[in-house]
Amino acid sequence: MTRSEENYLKIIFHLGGSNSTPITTNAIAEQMETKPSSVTDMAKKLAEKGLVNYKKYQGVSLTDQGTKTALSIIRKHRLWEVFLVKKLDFSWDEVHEVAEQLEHIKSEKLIDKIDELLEFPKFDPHGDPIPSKDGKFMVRDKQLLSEVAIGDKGVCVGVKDSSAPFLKFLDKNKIALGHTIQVLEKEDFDQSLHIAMEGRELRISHQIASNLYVKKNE
Amino acid sequence: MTRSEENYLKIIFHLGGSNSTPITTNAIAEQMETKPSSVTDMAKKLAEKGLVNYKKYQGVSLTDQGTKTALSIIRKHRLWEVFLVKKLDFSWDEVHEVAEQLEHIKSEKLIDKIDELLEFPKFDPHGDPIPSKDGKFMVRDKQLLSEVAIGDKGVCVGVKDSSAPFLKFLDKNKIALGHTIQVLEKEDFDQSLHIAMEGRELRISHQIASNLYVKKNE
DNA sequence: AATTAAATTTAGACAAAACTAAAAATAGGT
DNA sequence: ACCTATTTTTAGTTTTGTCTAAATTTAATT
Ligand SMILES: [Mn+2]
Ligand SMILES: [Mn+2]
Ligand SMILES: [Mn+2]
Ligand SMILES: [Mn+2]
Repeated sequence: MTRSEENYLKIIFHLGGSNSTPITTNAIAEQMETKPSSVTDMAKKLAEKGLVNYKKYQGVSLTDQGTKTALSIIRKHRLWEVFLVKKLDFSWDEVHEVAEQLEHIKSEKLIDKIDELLEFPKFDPHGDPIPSKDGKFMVRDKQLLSEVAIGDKGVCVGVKDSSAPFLKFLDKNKIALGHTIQVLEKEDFDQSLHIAMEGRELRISHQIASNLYVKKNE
Repeated sequence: MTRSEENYLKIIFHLGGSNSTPITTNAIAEQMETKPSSVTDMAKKLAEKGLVNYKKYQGVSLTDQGTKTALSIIRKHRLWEVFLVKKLDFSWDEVHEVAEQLEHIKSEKLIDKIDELLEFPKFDPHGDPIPSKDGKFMVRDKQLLSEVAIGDKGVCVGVKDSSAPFLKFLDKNKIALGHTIQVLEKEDFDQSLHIAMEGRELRISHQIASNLYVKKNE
């Protein structure tokens, strides 16, 4: 498995290409920051290796083997992110870039030992689940803050957009995973929310609310 | 800097190509497990970038910039080796292969934090010195056990051959860095040594003795 | 000094992963 | 059903790092 092949599999998985849902050439090209013609070439190569299903003009989906491989890369990526935050004091907006490199290190023992050192975390710093060695992971029932009804409370458990600018914005406004949020009011005009959190009240835009996941309290 | 360029610089350094000592094409090819013609190609490219001095048929040596780069790769390699041993319980014969990959991860912050986590170690698990950020490192006055005079004592501080088979042999015979060794007798016939170490006596071949570094006691 | 052996470089080719430009297939709108 | 816009594929290049085979230079030996 080359680094490039691994990145393609990971991206196809993230675009939903597991469960034999076909993903378009253009969608993959956009995520890979490459050209559609390059995606076609790689689709053929991965199909040759039995990692994806590919029929001309019909898009690409992962085989079981391809899904398994994608999950093992994602497992490594997220474990390294946890490592960087918990053991090396990186902030959650700095880890993704480095994890993009570390995820390609080939050593089963290494990642198992990292997992052990971190005491087998189930979620990464952005709230995304960490697949186990055999490719299983928790699906947390969560919803976007923008879809929570007025008056309801929830715990912030993840971000949808994990870009550095968004994460830095959250830091600046002291919004962090684990905080409890109550929706006080929704502004009809611009969909902004008035929320209560950790003993203070603040107003956040729809754009922010639709990139924050909360787990509703029972 | 590509991974391949980094590996070439590291190998030229290890062959003594710092201090403007020219290293032959063949020697580099052998270490890189590649063909001499490939080395010539790379020599041109590295010369183009100002990392090596290269004149046709005259061998290759590192420039100051090339030496600096080589030392930063070696620094990363050795720090990762310490990390693997101290934090993840790898044995000293398992770390080299993984460090060969980790040494190419590009993040200044990452390696500085690893350095800090390890409390700024000065030597790697094989007794090799770890260069500082500015490329300085300790030169320990050590000598091969095979060159120690009869009756003299020394502390085992490093290995010359750090291949897995040799390291495993040392483990099996409970020879480890930090142990004090006294040479009791040298066998004229096969140059084997009779030594005392940690309260027991044993006989070791010349081949072993000439791959173990000791620091003589004053 | 001439010959031979060894080391090194050149020339041409290849695989991986990307690109551009052109051709082909699909999907939408009338 | 036809035309058009979009998507996708093909064909032909490029770059990086390698290779083989042939040519050249250097070193060693007579
Ligand atoms: Mn990647
Ligand atoms: Mn993440
Ligand atoms: Mn390397
Ligand atoms: Mn070492």
